[in-house]
Amino acid sequence: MSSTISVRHGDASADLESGATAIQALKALEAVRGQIVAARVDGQEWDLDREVPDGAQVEGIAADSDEGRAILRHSTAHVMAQAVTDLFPNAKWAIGPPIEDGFYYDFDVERPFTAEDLDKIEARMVELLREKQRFVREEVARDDALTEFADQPYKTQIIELVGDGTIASAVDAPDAPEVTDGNVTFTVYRNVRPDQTVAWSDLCRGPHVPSTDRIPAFKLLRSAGAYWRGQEDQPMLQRIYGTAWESKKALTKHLEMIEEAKKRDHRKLGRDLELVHFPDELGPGLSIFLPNGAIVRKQMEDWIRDETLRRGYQPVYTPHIAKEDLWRISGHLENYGELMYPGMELEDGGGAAYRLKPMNCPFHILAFTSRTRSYRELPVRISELGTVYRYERSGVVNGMLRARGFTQDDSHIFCRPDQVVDEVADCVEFARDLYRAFGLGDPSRVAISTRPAKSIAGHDDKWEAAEAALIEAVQKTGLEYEIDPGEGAFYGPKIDIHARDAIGREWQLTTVQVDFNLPERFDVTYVGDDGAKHRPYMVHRALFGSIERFFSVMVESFNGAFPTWLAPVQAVVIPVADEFDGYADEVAAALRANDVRVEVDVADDTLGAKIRRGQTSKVPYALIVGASEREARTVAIRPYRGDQRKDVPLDEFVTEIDAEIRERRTDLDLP
RNA sequence: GCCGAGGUAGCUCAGUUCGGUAGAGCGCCCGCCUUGUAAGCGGAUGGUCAGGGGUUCGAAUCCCCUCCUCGGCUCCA
Repeated sequence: MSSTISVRHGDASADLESGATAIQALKALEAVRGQIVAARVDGQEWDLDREVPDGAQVEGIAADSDEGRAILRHSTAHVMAQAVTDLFPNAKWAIGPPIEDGFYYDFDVERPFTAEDLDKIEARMVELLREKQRFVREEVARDDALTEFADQPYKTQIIELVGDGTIASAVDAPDAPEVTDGNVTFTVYRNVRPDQTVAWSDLCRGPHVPSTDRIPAFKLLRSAGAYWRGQEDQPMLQRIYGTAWESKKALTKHLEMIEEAKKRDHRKLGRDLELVHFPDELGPGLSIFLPNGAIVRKQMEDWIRDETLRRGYQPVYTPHIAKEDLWRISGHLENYGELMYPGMELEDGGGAAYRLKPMNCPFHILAFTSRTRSYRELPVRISELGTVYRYERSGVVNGMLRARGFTQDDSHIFCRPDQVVDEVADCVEFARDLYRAFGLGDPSRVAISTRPAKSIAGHDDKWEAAEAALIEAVQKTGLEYEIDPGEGAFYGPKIDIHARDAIGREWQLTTVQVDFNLPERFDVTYVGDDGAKHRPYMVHRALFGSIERFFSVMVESFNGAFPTWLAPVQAVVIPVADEFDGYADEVAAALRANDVRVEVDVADDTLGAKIRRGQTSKVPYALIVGASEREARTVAIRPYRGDQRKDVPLDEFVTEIDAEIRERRTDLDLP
């Protein structure tokens, strides 16, 4: 062992005494930039106080990077577990990984945590941060780990499961020990007080921040039940969610974002703006589009109907129910029976029960097979705004984002194998146009999901070909994409497209899926140029995904203030006194003549109150009219967004708003 | 389905600890005012306290069951 080592950072290098730590290396290399929480040594995440090997390439991990925050949050989770242990000595620890925007830790405790418990735990954590405990990494032998955590059954399980290879993925145990080339390195992190006593130890892969006072800002958010290892047959643990940030300012910003999201909740705005209604009388997961919401929905439906026609789709209409036999043929009863509403027994049905449809596919297949099809007419694109009903489990229903009754802009494309790439690429382009039209910008993420472990037998060659086709199709569109291995449906691979809303949240909307299963089950064929029957490819696609869901995303993204072309009421005319009601009606009539949705506010209220009403109901334009406006046939415009304008000729405003609506402008300056 | 928290007027919520005649603000409706850019004044209406059962002289309040909502877990063809 040499007495000096050499370390590098990019092209720079430095010599250090053997045993030097990552932070010493970074300092020697003058590579410390801003606040750093850990290092990257030869590509691997590394504790700052851990020795670096000779010849190592060393970089700092910034506290305000995604990677740095994850480390910070992971460390905060440890501090939380220590605090929980202090307050609940019998608590057993499961896992405590960082997640997007925060962290959690699961505990097995005698009773669930209360809100007061969280306050106490948080207060205890603050004390622990002040203690400046160091995080000290120690490699331990498997048997020593088992001995040390003998009274921690979940840790013991992790050690055993990792040992026999059961836990391999981050999903199973995000902070499980590292496995390299089949060799497991078990590491324990000890929280050491300044007086060198050990406050707490946890089995953990690391790395961590150097000490607890390096956690600048955190907050515990909520507790909830969670199954051990995410499996329903495993014990229910109590999970505490928290968040941690590189600065108080960043934490405050995050908490404000959470508040903002709450304010924008489509269930709240849906009620306030009278868009939608969820009456108890209907049952869970079922909703009513009120007149205001129905206008927005109609714009969505009109757009998609026009565009599908333009792009060569053939609209069909199909019933909401069908005999159980249909669902037996399709395999839905067998595979998804639990997610279907129970059958309707009919007195004169000859024993046949009927079922509400959970999907439109079988109907579209029957539309296709209504006569013999030639290869010449492919691709055939059957399309429908199809309302489906799924008996979702009671705990998962959420407003219009996860409903039991919803409408898909559903299409099934039957095509030849050589047409799949073009068809799928067109679907992706179509989705992109749709997001643009409705103000959501470009897709934020395109994910291609490949064959899962549990998939239909055979078809190996088809899977390969279809996965390749999906990738080629997305490449054709020029969009970036990622592969989600094993996340495909059992009957075929799929593409999921996500969009980002105005406050940065990502939503899965569009899905494009290849289906090998149903064409077989229904024996779907076309006649090829050889006169023989061939099996077509079937592509299932829903661009909005669900109308209700997309609608909700728009409500939340626009904060209820829709672009003018979508707004339920596009302009409200406000007379300053009732002697100007007549002119107000004239203004409204001029707008109505151009198909503008306009109302006149003739209530016995002051001007201020009427303007306030216009603003709170988020109408794009308030038009104030009084003596001078009547005289000059103008309006004073107070837009929901932007600056006020006075003495605008009525004709000019009509032309402006008409153009804005016709062009479906969405280039709003969103707040 | 599982864990937890909830359900009082159209909305937001108080009242529940410790059982004793169901409240406020906003909205809606009606009047007065005749208004110049985010809340004028007055009045009226509005509740099977989620539903059912129990304890009690008496239940929004205590107990049990059911339904529904919310936050998570699981699930999302």
